[in-house]
Amino acid sequence: MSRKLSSRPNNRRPDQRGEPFNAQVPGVDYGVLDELVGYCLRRAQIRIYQDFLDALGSWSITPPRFSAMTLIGNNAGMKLTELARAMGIARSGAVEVVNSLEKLGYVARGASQSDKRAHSLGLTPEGALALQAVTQAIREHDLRISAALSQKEQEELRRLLDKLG
Amino acid sequence: MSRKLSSRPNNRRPDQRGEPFNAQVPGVDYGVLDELVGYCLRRAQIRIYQDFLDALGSWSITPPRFSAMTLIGNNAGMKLTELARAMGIARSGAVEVVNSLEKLGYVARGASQSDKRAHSLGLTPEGALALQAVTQAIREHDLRISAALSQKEQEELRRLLDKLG
DNA sequence: TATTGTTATACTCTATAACTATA
DNA sequence: TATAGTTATAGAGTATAACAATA
Repeated sequence: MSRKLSSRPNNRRPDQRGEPFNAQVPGVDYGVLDELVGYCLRRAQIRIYQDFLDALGSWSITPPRFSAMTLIGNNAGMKLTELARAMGIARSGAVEVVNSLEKLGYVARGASQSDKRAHSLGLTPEGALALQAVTQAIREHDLRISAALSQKEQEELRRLLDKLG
Repeated sequence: MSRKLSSRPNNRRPDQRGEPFNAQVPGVDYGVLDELVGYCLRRAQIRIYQDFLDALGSWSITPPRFSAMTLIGNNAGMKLTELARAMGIARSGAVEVVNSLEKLGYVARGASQSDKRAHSLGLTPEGALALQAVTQAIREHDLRISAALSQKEQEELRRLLDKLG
């Protein structure tokens, strides 16, 4: 993910070949991969992820971080374990995400009054503001990637994916 | 990913709560996530990935490794850079994958006669055998996850995903 | 006993940037 | 100059396993 803006530490010519990320290369035999639903998903993801980074890399926002912020914003006071479950990841992973969002100043761990062990997760004011802007950028990103499909096809795709997962 | 078969290094009771990975938890407000095509894809992937690991974790085979083996098997003699492009990853990433597959004894770097810089990638005999078995397991995995859809829906899903990516 | 958050540990994936041997 | 493979570096993501405090 790290997309440093670079610096030239020495006097050599930099080797900055852009490595193009095509999900499907002509002339290559993908064999069984072309038949697998799972790989079609993977292919779609490559393209989507690329566009996501191009749109949001400078925000230090990644897909899991966006998910976490959105969930916390819509379920104020939720516990870390609940966040982990909602995201489909392990608790230790949720700790990581929350740590990074806390470091960015977007999320705060509050105290839960009902359970001394638990935290009450919430967005900071800056976090709420950032989430607004980021959500806007994500919406545009999502429109961009789904532009290849008609409205009807988009709905059908969503329906099929929901049925799948 | 590492799913070690565990061992009990000390005399404490192990804390082996299974962390259930549900992509969508009732009672949680997913907000804008429910509207995004990208997140629907992510959700489907959570479930698919889980099943993939359950089916193939013991083989030390991961999705990228399977893709690489399949591509090398179907395009014998391909160069590392071609593999990277076909997979949609950076060359350095392809080096990693090939290293791990070489360590497993499944892939070998041969010499290219046309270009002294390049390698000619190929499956070892064991690699070819392993790929057969793994492919069978993957086919079953793919059938399992797509079982929720009718044949017609599967084709439609593939068509929509191809159009997307 | 079970759960909450946390830490330790490990591994995979991915990227950028540069280097080296060749082309 | 450009390409093929490689290495160095970095950071994210994810998992398992244990632990201390609390329920």
